[in-house]
Amino acid sequence: MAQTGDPTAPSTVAGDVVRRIMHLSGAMRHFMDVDLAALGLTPAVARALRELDPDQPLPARDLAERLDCDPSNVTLLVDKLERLDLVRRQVDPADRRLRTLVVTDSGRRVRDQVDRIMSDSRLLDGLTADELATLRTLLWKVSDGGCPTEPPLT
Amino acid sequence: MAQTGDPTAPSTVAGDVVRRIMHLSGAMRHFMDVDLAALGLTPAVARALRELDPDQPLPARDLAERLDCDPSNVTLLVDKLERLDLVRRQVDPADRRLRTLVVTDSGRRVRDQVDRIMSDSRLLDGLTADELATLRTLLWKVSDGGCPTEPPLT
DNA sequence: TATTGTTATACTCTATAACTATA
DNA sequence: TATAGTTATAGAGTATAACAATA
Repeated sequence: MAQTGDPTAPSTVAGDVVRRIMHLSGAMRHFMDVDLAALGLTPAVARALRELDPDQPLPARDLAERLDCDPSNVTLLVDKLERLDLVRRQVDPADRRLRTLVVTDSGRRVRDQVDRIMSDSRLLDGLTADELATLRTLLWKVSDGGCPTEPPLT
Repeated sequence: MAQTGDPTAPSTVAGDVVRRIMHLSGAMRHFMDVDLAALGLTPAVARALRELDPDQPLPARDLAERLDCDPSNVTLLVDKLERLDLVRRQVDPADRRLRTLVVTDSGRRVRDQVDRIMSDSRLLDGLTADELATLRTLLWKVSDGGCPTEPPLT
């Protein structure tokens, strides 16, 4: 249920890879959280802003889906984004139940910064361009399609 | 500060790798959390149990260091582990300020399960043995030494 | 006086359930 | 009656500050 291969073996290659990925992602998250905090954003608020499309206002419900969380959670996150003047709620005239989320001008600027912070690759600086490309290809093979970026070019 | 290369570029190979690693680790964590919950453990409590050495009781302070968190947090986590009968607090006779954390017999068994769950590699099943080995080598190059397992063999 | 651990408290993140407004 | 969003509430996770016991 939890491991490929002999369950009495203390370590497998796959298990080691899993542990390293979890470790590496934790270290990446640490750097991200520090930089986001310097921007005055908590991690959850930053992620919410990042999932919004500045060029196509989104109903709150769709944001909940993108964040894979409960709509009541989105209410609180958008409360904070609105207090920071990064997002405005706007009633949809076509269906007055819907509240579309509009990214403000300052929201656009902050969102760009969030995007850069959440792609921070300083921990990969030790890899050559070739190694980076190989890593990307391997990760692409593992990806379940939920990752929105394009397939590897090299 | 946040990205290698041209900051106006919408995407870099390194940035893409970072995003995929964060995405993959999130999916892995999701599976782990489900399996840990089936064991009756929250993620933080499971991580605390995992950091304990069943063969060498550890002062609470050292566990805080391993978890990179405040000692007050360890108090609460160990409260829960003790209530589950997985860990016992024991006063160190040599220095009565120290509370060493002893893993119980049932704690040992649960800890083994936690270890397996937190090495769950089902998401890597699509990779060949060669690809897995390559991935491991690349992750080893990136690791900062904080990961306790041995270097790649292949 | 310094250190270990605990308590009290607070903030973030998230979910469930009950509610309101709209369809 | 069904859906979108909000409110109230609760629990997990974590931190800071004040405190007790021990060194």
